[in-house]
Amino acid sequence: MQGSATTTVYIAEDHPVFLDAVARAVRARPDFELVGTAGDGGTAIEEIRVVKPAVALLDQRLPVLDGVEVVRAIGRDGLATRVVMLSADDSSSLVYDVLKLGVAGFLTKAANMSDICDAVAAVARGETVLDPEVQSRLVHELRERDERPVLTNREAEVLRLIAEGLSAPKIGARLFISSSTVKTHVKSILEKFGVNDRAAAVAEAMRRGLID
Amino acid sequence: MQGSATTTVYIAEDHPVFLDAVARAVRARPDFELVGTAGDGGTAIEEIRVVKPAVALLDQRLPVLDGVEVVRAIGRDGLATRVVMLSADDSSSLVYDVLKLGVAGFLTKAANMSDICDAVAAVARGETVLDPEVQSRLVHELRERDERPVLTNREAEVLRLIAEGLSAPKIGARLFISSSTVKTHVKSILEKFGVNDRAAAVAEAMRRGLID
DNA sequence: AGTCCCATCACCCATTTGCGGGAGCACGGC
DNA sequence: GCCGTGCTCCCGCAAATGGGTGATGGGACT
Repeated sequence: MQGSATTTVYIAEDHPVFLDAVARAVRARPDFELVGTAGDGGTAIEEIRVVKPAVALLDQRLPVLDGVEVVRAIGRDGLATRVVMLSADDSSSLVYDVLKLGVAGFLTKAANMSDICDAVAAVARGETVLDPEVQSRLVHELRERDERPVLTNREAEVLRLIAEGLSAPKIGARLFISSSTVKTHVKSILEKFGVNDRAAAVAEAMRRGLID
Repeated sequence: MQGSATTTVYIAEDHPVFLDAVARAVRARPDFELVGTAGDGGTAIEEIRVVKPAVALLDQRLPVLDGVEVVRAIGRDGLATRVVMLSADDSSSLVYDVLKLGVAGFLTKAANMSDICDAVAAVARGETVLDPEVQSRLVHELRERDERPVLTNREAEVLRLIAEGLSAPKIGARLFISSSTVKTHVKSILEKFGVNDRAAAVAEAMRRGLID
């Protein structure tokens, strides 16, 4: 840990212009110390391991190693570095997954400089910062997650039969529906679980306790 | 059923000398009645079907019909005859299979006459007798059966990747082997688990705690 | 020296999967 | 009344699966 006066900051960002701007802003703050920058995730995690910054400002999408992967690596290594993630596109349902990994801040690139700096400072103090837009997206996701029983009754039935090793036609025969319909249900299941395979779906289902 | 006083015994043994010696010992016991002998399995099962002895003393290896086959035939016919099997060679993992068929006694030919007669008497009383050597071999077999990690290292690796939703080609790429080989491993896994489907294999693996 | 198991690879072939669509019907809430 | 959601069904197509058979080399155990 550094003294309470200065917060060491590391930045990983593949857009040179953006990187430069942020770096400049960080350097301008008397209470921050920029200890390194990188244009890709691979370099980032290597250097972070060495310099152990208090806060890492990571772009979500990075060459070589994804921002998410960098966060994962930081967690694996047990580093004390806290992460603020920058997301360009308000992409998908990644927020939830990233927060599970322990990210302390999540901003979109719609944020301006002072927002970013404030976030870094807040995170350094131990707070968690979520971009308002991100936050609303999160509550939306969370509500979806446990409000809806994830799978419909029919899907759950199909899933159970899949785990028993039945093919689509067999499942159809068992449930008195056509195999086309079974395939539709399977499609929904795969989509909802974010997998692309019956086997992976079964694994996920058992982890979630939906089977067994 | 005969009276409780005498136990009817049938002997099938292809070594004339051994047969003669055992027959003599059985005849010498007042509580036994020798109701027939045979030098091959075919004759043995035919006669056993007719005379219905209380106990059949069978050599494991017999001409025409194997001792094991004779036991199987006795079981198929629903005869009450209880079997004591004599094994010359401490052969393979036959003990387990034979016991599954309902053999009541299993001795090696290292047993002496009184051992054999005691075994016959015990079996007639409804007990089960295992030669100490046979018994140790059995526990060895049993231990092997569930101590052996069911799956080989390679198979376990493949299985884990299957649970992650990877296809055979992808798994091959990950493990630096051809997809043909992956398919072979998958085939082994399905066979060992008694399923016919990757999805079912994953379910089974998670139930057994091999994954997760 | 012979046998068994493991890992590797190949080829064929019918069936199944996964993915891309599109489409109708019923129910319930805003 | 409209919209979302669940359940049902269809077509087509490239890719993967599962089953069968067969072969080779390296270790281990006997």
